[in-house]
Amino acid sequence: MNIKDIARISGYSVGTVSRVLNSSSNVSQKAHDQVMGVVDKYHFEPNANARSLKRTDTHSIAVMVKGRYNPLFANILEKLHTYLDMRGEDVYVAYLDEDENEVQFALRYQKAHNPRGIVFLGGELEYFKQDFCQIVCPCVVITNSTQTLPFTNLSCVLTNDGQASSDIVDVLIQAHHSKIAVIGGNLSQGQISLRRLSGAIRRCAQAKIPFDMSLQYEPCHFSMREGYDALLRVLKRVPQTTAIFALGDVIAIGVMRALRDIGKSVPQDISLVGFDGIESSQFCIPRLTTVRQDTTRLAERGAAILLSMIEGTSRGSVCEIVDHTVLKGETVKNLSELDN
Amino acid sequence: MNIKDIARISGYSVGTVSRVLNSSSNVSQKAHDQVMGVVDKYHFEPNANARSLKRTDTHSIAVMVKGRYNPLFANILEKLHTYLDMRGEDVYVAYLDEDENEVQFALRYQKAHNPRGIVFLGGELEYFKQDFCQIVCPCVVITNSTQTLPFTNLSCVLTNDGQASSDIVDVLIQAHHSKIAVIGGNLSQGQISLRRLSGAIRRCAQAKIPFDMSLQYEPCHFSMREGYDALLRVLKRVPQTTAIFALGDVIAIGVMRALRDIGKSVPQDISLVGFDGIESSQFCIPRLTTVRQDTTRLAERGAAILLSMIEGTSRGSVCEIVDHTVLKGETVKNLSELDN
DNA sequence: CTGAAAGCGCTTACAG
DNA sequence: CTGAAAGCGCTTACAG
Repeated sequence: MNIKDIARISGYSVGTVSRVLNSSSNVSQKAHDQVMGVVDKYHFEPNANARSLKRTDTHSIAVMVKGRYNPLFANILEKLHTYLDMRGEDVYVAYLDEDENEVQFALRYQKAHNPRGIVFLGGELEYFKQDFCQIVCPCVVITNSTQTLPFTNLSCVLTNDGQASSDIVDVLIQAHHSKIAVIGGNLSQGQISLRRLSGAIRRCAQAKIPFDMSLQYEPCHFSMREGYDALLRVLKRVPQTTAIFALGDVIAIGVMRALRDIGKSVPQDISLVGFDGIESSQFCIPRLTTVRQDTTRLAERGAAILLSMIEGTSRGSVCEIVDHTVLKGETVKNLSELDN
Repeated sequence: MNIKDIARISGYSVGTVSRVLNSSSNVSQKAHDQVMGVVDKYHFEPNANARSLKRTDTHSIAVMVKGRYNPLFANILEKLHTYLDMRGEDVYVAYLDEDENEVQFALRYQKAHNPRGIVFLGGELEYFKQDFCQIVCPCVVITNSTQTLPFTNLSCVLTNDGQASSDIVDVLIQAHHSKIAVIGGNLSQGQISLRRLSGAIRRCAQAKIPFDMSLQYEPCHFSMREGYDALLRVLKRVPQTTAIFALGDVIAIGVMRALRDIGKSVPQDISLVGFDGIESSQFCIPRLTTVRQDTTRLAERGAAILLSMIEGTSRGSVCEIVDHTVLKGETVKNLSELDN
């Protein structure tokens, strides 16, 4: 069943059928009704390959998701998907490993499929510097800043990671913690971890709290398992630690479990704060004190910016910051009795 | 840059370039080297739309994921993706809501994209009965049984939900629990919840433990939030409950948090078991006693069965069961002091 | 408003 | 082994 069959059955030419299907204005009501009758009767769907082969304006948007198990991205992705569906876009999702080169993947995808636009959930700036110049369609990075890059077809939406980290570390400092360890991420690549760590260090410095990177910082991937192991490593180095800042909630959950397994309780023995505000962080025991990224807004703005770039209504690239919120949970103990 | 450009630059015809690209046997080594030189130099990627428009054998496989936030499916999907990628298949993933009609969606997708095969992660048998007859390509359902359906192009891979439920409820019974509540799912549709509940009831009956559906069973969607609320409802009805079987781990995590919020501790006051064995279940505090579905195997077998159906090497549809494992956590208390 | 025709970028029998 | 040509199922100027 193809457009020719519909043409034959409805008594019109393929051109007219195509016009009806694409709701062109140059069709009579009669032709429209006649054709749609046949289309509905046979549940006809035009072949997407042929359609996008011909069309100059495809309606497909690709989303590159960096990290397969990231609940924050899963959450943003779902909302993004819903939003783009509503706007009539076809969405293609590609999942990449945390370390894979998303720009090269996008490049290959662009050549094979010629999408209207690309969304990157997470992004490694180094890769963008190397290869993004070859990407011609509008793109938006969600959760990382591309402001320092010179590309006019590249925008970004993100949380102010530095400020948010500073805010959550502030919760620890207000509770009189001064022996703070930071766990998670990878500073050699991936600016997000670096920005979060810097925010934490900056806040410490303001409070005149010393922070020795080589002792008090421990990198790891964003997973419970790795958070678990990293906690053990860092506590071996600095057993006097009274509080931990995990750069992601999944890491924090692993940390919490590790502390329990070595007989330390949260927050009585050690306080803990996370980052992201994923659902699990508010259901675990104790409830995690963390900073919530506004996934709804990140998704909405990401989609809106991309579509406006595609439609040419926005002038060049933008970089938008979305507000964050500190969620007070049950994982921070106030060390000063006076405050209680 | 298209195949014509490559032909012009390499000095061969488009036919030959196409043959090189598709590694046909009828090409000289010289032509191959010449053409590939140009292809590599310009990083040429053939247009996927044109290619699959022409090809009778597409290399795309569609995956319908039922429920956007399901960590079990996320886990299976990741492995499935990896496996299919290795086999050179293009994978398209569609996320549907828990209640959406996946068969109608697949039908539309089939007409527009003509995939080689379709994987359903989760599936509502009612929808299959209504519309699956219109689907012509090989399909496999993962985590639900389609054995009772008469379609030769439909296979399935699943855990024996009834047996697994019986096994996990057995853990409660061995610990001398007899006042058990079951939480989760929706019996009016979705056979999985029903099979799990039935397994639980069967095991109770064997042990001569009464089970009153209208009192001791409480439905809810598979989410922490809904598990949380469902626990409150069921405990209001049967406050004497000593143990809870949550039909999914995410529900169990919500239940655990709700119990904490009403001042009950797990397992001292109430014991709890789950189903699925997702990562969080082994990091939460206390660690959840649950039954683990073998996601690696479900993904591997699902992919293998689908591919063998596509290649015509398997005869008709199959229904495979994958083994499960009981994970002993810290959420079940033995009520009899004698056993300790 | 409608039809006939060209063409999107490929693949694949068909000759040679 | 290679080239010329037909055709996959659509869309869209071009006439009328």
